[in-house]
Amino acid sequence: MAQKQRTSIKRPSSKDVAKLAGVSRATVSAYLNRTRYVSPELSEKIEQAIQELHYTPDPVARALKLQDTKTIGLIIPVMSNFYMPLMQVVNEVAHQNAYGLLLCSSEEDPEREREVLEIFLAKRVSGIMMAPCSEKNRKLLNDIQQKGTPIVQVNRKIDGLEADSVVSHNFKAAYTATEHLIHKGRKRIVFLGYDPDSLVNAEKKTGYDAALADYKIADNLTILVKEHQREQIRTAFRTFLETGQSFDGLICTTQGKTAIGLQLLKAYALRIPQDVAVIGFDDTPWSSLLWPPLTVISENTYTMGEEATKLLLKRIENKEKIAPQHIVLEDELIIREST
Amino acid sequence: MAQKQRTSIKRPSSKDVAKLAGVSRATVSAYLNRTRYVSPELSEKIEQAIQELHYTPDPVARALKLQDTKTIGLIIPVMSNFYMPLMQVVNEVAHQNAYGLLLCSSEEDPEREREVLEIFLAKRVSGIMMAPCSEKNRKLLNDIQQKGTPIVQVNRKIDGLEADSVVSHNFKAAYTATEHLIHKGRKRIVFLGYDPDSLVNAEKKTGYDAALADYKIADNLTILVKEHQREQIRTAFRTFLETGQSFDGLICTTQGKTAIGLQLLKAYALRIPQDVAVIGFDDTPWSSLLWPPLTVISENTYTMGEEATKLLLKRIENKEKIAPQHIVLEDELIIREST
DNA sequence: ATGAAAGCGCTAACAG
DNA sequence: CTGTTAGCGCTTTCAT
Repeated sequence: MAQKQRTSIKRPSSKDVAKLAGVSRATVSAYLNRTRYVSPELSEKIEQAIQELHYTPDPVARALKLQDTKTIGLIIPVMSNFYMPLMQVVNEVAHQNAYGLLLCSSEEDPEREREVLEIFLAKRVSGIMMAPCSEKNRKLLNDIQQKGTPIVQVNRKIDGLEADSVVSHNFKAAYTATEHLIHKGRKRIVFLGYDPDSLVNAEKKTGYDAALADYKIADNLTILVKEHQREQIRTAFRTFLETGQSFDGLICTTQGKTAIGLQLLKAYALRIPQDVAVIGFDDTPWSSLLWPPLTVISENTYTMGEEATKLLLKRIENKEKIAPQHIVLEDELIIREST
Repeated sequence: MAQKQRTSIKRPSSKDVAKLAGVSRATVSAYLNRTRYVSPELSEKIEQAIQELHYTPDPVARALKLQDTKTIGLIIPVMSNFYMPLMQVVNEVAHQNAYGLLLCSSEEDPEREREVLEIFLAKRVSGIMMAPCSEKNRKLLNDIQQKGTPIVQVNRKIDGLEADSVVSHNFKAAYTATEHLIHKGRKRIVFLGYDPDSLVNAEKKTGYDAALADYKIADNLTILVKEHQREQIRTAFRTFLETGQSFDGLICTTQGKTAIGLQLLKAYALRIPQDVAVIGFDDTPWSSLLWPPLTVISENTYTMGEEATKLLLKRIENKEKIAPQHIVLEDELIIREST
């Protein structure tokens, strides 16, 4: 009764093929998976039967037997445009290699992340690609790998975790951004905004701090805010603006923050770059069309995803354990007129 | 050997639970699914056993038996930011209702769309949400529904197909856009760009044509181009610009085209809106930050996804067939300084 | 009210 | 070389 109501004839099984071809199901399986020799004559017959019945192996049954669904599970912390290029490649490469793509966001919540991991595991994904939202699931991730499901971290990584990772050099990127502003003569640079719980963001913050220190700038104007809460970012920055503290530089660490930052600057009639020079993270098609055209740190999310997917697929196919690889991509400073 | 290498003890099955609780697997199943009465005493014992073993039912096995994976399959024509809000809701609502999300893009290719549909079907998704890329798979889609897998179309719909749909009123939107430009005194309005194979795009084109006709404007400046080819759009528009045809209005039918259109206008030193008034589709956080701030038709993709997901879930749960629902959302004209 | 047993469609030992 | 059989973990008649 819970069985799905299917009006038509149900799909053929390997049994049907076997019967029609006059062989055993084992041989059909062998033929399909090239798992042992099958004589040309039988192969021929089987092939015909398959064609005739329009047979396709049932992936669910196969999954039950093999404990693997040929699916890669992708966990991103939040559904934002930033991850689109990533999803694009993962989807494409996965599809090309006959893998499916199971997607879920953790909403920056470690508890939910754990839940999703467990669901993915239960669903027998072949491997997991994820941008971890904290260090909290370190142990779980380790266990998962140990038990044989490869994990590759992308964009964010948990320090010391024995799992592949491909990330941007966030420290350097933020350092470069800050330095660039300093070179432009800015001394009161605000960092919008710092989320101590976020892995990438913390790195960026460190880069910012380091640059400030290296150039002997004492004023550390860090605006603290939970990264993923749109309205909270707005409020935090507005609050800062209301205090009337003077500043002449602004670093926005994500696309979302950049948009909000620019909107508020505009609302407060602050001129860019005369009053405040601004630099954002992530280059988008809009960056050069803004007024003024925005200086950015461009992260190559596409390449990130590409490397990560290749790595993951390699892990899935070659079960032998080799030391985790850690790829770090350099970001690019694109100077436009906002600084 | 193909079996996954799992160093640790394998996960407990309902059999283990049954044994530990001193009952039969049937009872365990009954307890879990509330599918028949189970005495409080046994329930108690079973619950304890479950806790003790950390048992979770195996979704794959369940899927094999039930022919359903509690997963919704999402097919989008292309991985673009436009679909992000959609994915956001689908993911969220699906997750809340304990459904997984399987994602794949059709790359605007009907053949690939067919392939993906077949894969999803084989994988026993509970339902399919899709933005069809052409009318080509009409028959297949019909069959799929007939056989019991609900489909809801989103953003794009195949005319006359017996499947739910929730889309924007593209005709009206384009009409409004064109009319707005006309009211601004523009007479030579270019439509960038027309892809006859694209379902939405064709509707937009019709709206544009209709407005032109209603206002007795003879010059139909339609730039033909395959919608999803980034470089082709650029080339097509550049070619148009090179011809030196005069024009004073520009309608860009997608985010991507808007970005490219603006970039080229800038490159050709055409002033907005003095030389040419431009209106784009889709409001983004950047729209108001561009120079000049961009007039747009804002489509509420989020709501679209929300309605679609609700509809799909309803179809999945209530197996009785009711007539397909067709929801059409009104778009909003947001006037800024580019027109 | 519960248990025993069959079966979803597949693969992989084990025989022959 | 190929067939027979068991079993992956679950649900569901059918019996009791």
